[in-house]
Amino acid sequence: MYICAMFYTLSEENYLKAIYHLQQGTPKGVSTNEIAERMKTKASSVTDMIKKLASKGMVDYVKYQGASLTEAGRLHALYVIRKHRLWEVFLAEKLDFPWDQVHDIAEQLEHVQSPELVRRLDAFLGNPEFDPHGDPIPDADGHIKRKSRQLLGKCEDGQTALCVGVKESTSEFLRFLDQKHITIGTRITIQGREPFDGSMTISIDGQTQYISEKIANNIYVQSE
Amino acid sequence: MYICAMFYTLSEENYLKAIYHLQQGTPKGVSTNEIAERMKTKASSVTDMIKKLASKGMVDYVKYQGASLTEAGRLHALYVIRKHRLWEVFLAEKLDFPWDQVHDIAEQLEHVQSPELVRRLDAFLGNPEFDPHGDPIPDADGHIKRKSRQLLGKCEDGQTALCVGVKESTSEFLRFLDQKHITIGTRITIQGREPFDGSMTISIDGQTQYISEKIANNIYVQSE
DNA sequence: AATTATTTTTAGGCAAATCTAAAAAAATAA
DNA sequence: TTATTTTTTTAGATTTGCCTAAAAATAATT
Repeated sequence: MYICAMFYTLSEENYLKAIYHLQQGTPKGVSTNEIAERMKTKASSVTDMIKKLASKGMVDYVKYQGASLTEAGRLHALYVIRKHRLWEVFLAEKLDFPWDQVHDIAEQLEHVQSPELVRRLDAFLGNPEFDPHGDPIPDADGHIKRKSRQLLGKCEDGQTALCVGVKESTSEFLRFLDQKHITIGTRITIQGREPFDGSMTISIDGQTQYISEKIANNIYVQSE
Repeated sequence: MYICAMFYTLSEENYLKAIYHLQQGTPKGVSTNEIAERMKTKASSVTDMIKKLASKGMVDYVKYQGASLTEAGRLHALYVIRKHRLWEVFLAEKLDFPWDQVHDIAEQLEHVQSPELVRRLDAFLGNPEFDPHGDPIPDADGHIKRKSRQLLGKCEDGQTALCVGVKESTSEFLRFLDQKHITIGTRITIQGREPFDGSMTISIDGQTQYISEKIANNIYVQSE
């Protein structure tokens, strides 16, 4: 449960989110520079903010050793991510926004403060489990349901798999996928692979397509 | 049309809105103190902000003579009000929020920057003309459709009228109205009035109720 | 191990939006 | 008209989040 009665600024919330995402997959603390790069700010600003968050008990911080979220910080980050992804679903499903446009607007909406709004929005959307990019939506208690999925690039030749998400979700990449008619739910069959550059030949609805290794390594699929 | 490509801070937008509302009904400029009271801030802060808005061409300002919106300022104020009221409709009609809770949340949502979002939200809601308190929603060009309406307190005895809005829209007042089963669309018949304190006897669905003059002067009706 | 390079932190400043206290202008009253 | 009160503005300070430049700590090389 997100029990924090505390008040968070927009900036604090964005830092918590950034640290959360950077921390995924590493048990260690996140470095100042990593955060600075993700937040498009300077390392000195990051040091300032980390100290502030540490004093509020949101991160553990030891000088020169980076920061890592405390349980309170992790829960609040998940809460912001929950709001972000719920708004993305709203924008895509109710307002028919294309999936490459929902992120930036959700980036603003996620900071609206009203627990009741989140509850009602969640119910209005039918308690969705995934956002328009296939990322899981943390539930009201901060639990994430992780789908077992793998990168298209890691699949075997001849395999048929269902697109369930994207790794990279920049507007450019998503619009490229639109062009190739690849989206969440698309059934993809791997026909073969070029050993030289790792590019793949795939087929979608019987149509043959060629995609680079980089593309394949940014598409999550579930084998059928 | 809201053509402003300029960037407005949250604070600037709130000042524009405040000046817009205070300017209603008076052709003159709005005084520094009036703004300070409405914004719950100090007069010196208002002076600073007015100067800033004047330098951006949003208000006309002459020292010691208050401020008034320029056409650009008026249009932007109307745009913020449009967003506010559209979000209120969303909260009330789609998320089933009670009408006394929509204002505070809309106060946050109104600052989200995305013209496309406003367009789509408007369409999603079916291009509503009034918000949950009966206030008109400016259209995409900043035009307001004003309903002819009058205060319940100004009606004649024996008249039957339809509640179409509220003047005051604080949570307290709205919850009081809920208790009396008065809401937008309620048919009210004025049975009589107490000369001593101006309180009224009214009937709703055959049920007799007593309301004070102050209450009656905060309910807008349309005679049938 | 000593030197070089990189990362992180400190120190000092800036802009936005606010505040208090004092000065100036305008409005009101005697 | 002069004195008093109120309103408005200025001046100077504060907080948040950011910046640059320099110092300190850590990591990488030779």
